[in-house]
Amino acid sequence: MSAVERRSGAGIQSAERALRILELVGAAPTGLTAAEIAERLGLGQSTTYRLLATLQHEDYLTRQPGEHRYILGRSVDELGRALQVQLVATDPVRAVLRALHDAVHAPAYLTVFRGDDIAVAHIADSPEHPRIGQLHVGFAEASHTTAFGKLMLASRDDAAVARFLERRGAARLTASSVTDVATLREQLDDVRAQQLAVEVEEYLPKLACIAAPVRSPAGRVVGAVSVSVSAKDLPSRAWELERAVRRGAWQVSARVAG
Amino acid sequence: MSAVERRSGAGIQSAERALRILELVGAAPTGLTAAEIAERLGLGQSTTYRLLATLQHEDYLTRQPGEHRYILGRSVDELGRALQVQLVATDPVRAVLRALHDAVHAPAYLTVFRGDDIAVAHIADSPEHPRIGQLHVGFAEASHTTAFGKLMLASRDDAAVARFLERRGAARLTASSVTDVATLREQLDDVRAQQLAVEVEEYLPKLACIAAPVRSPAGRVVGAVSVSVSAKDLPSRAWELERAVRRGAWQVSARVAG
DNA sequence: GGGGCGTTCGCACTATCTGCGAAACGCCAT
DNA sequence: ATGGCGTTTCGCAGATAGTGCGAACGCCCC
Repeated sequence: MSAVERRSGAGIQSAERALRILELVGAAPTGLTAAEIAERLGLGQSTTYRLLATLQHEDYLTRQPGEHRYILGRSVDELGRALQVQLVATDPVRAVLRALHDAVHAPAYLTVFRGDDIAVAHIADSPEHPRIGQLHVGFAEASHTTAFGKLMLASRDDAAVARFLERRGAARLTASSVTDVATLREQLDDVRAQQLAVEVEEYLPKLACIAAPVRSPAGRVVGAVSVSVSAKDLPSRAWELERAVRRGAWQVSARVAG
Repeated sequence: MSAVERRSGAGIQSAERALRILELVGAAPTGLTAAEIAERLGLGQSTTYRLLATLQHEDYLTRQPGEHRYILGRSVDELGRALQVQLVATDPVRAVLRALHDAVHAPAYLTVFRGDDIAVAHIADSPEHPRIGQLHVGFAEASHTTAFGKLMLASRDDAAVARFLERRGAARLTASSVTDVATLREQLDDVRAQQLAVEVEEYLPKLACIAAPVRSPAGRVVGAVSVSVSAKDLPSRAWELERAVRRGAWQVSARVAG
C-alpha cells in the first residue's frame, strides 16, 4: 500500500492545484485552454473544469468573449495591489526619503524584510532623477547584486544567507555580479564591518548604489535606505552619499518605533 | 433534506477558501492571525492551519519572523506582475500612443476589454504631462465615469451594460459623476452616435478625458485610445483632441491585426 | 509556577472531490 | 442540411482528501 510517496507534504491538494493553475496561466502570455491546463497538471477534465469554474467565479480567471483560453482576471490585480498597499511606508518615513532625494539629487529607496524575503517599500524619485528601471515597489529580486540586498543579507547569519541563496539563486546580471558564494560571504563580512553596503554595476551596468541600515529600537536591522547614482559619479561623491544615506537610515529608524 | 441551502453553487470548496483567505489577508493592512482568519471564515483551526500552511508553502503568504500574523507573500507579487505582462501592448501600438502623447502634450491611454471587464493596457506619459494619479496599468475602475469606459460600454448592448453595472456598481466619484442608469444610457447612446466619448470632471475634479474606439478588422470595438487634459483646457482644444484621438485609435486598429 | 495564546498532532467520520464515461453543445467545412 | 471535431456539462459511485474535535505541546508574559 501507498507505494507512491506521499505528495509534497503539507498541503490541501485542491488549493495547491488552484494556485498552480494561476501560475500556469500567468506564465502563458496569451493564456491557456482548459485542455492545456489539464494536460500540464495531469488532471482529469472534470476536475480541471471544476477548478477553472471556481477560479473564474471568483474572478481570478476570465476569458475573452468567444475565446477558449483562460487569462488572469481582476482579482489577481486586486490582490497584487493589496500587497502594494501593505508595503507603503508612513508619511514621516516617506518625508525622510523625499528629503534624502532632494539632498543628493538621486532616487532614494526604502527596503524592508518581508517574511524571509526583501521588499521595496518606497521609492522617492523625480523626473530629473528617475528610479532604476527594473526596480518597483514589491518584492525585490537579485538581492545578492544590490546594495540594499547585501546590507540586509549581512544582518543575517551564514545559515540564513545560505538558505536565502538556495531559494533565490545568485544569477549573474552583469559582468560584475558576484555569483560566487565565498566571495559574497567576504563582501557581507565587510558590510558588517562598515555597516554600509556599496554596489557598482552589479545590478545594472553604469549604475552604482549605496545603502545603510535601518534598525529597530532593539538594534535589529529591519530595513535599508539606499540611493543610486551613475557609476562614474560614485568616486567623487562617495563620501557625501555615505553621510546622506547613513543620516536617512538613522532618521527612518527613529520614525518606525512600534 | 439538506435543510441548509447548498453552498454558493460552483466551486471547489478548498480552493474557494484558500482564495478567500488571500483576500482577507490582503484587506488587512497589517495582516491577520490564524485565529482571526479561522473566526472570520467560520473554519475549524485544524482546517485553517492546514490551508495557511499550504499558502505559506507556496509563498502566497508569509510572516515576519517572530510575528504571528500572516501577510501577503512573494507569489502574490509575481502573479500581479504576470498580469501586467499579459496586458502590455506591442511596440508599434506603444509607438502610436507615444506619438499621440507628443502631438497633444497630454497623457495617452490604451484600454482593452479583458473578459467582461475593462483594463488599461498602456499609458504614454512624461514628467511634464503625467498620467492621472489613480490610473494604472491593470483593471480599470469606475468605468461609468471615464471616457474610455463610456466608450467601451457603449459598444455593448443594454443587457450587457446592465450586467456590468450590477457587478461593478456606479459609484459617485465627483459631483459630476453620473450614477443614474437612465442618464448613463442616454450618454451611451450619444457616444454610439458620435463614436466618441467625452468626460469632464466625472472621474476626478479638474480633469477631462476624451476617447475614440479601437476596432478589430471585423469592426467590433475592442478597445479605446484616450487622452486626459485639464478640464479648463478642454473647450479650446476639443476639436484638436478629437482629431488626435480618432487618428490614434485608427492607427492602433490598423496595428492589432490579430 | 501558573495562565493565556499559538500551533501541532491523532483520530474517526463523511462530505467533498475525483475520474470515467457519455451526452449536449457549438462551430466549421463539406 | 449533415457530419465531424473540439469544448463543455452532466451523472454517478467510490473513496480519497478534507474536516472538526479534543488534547497535547511549546512559548511568552504575568
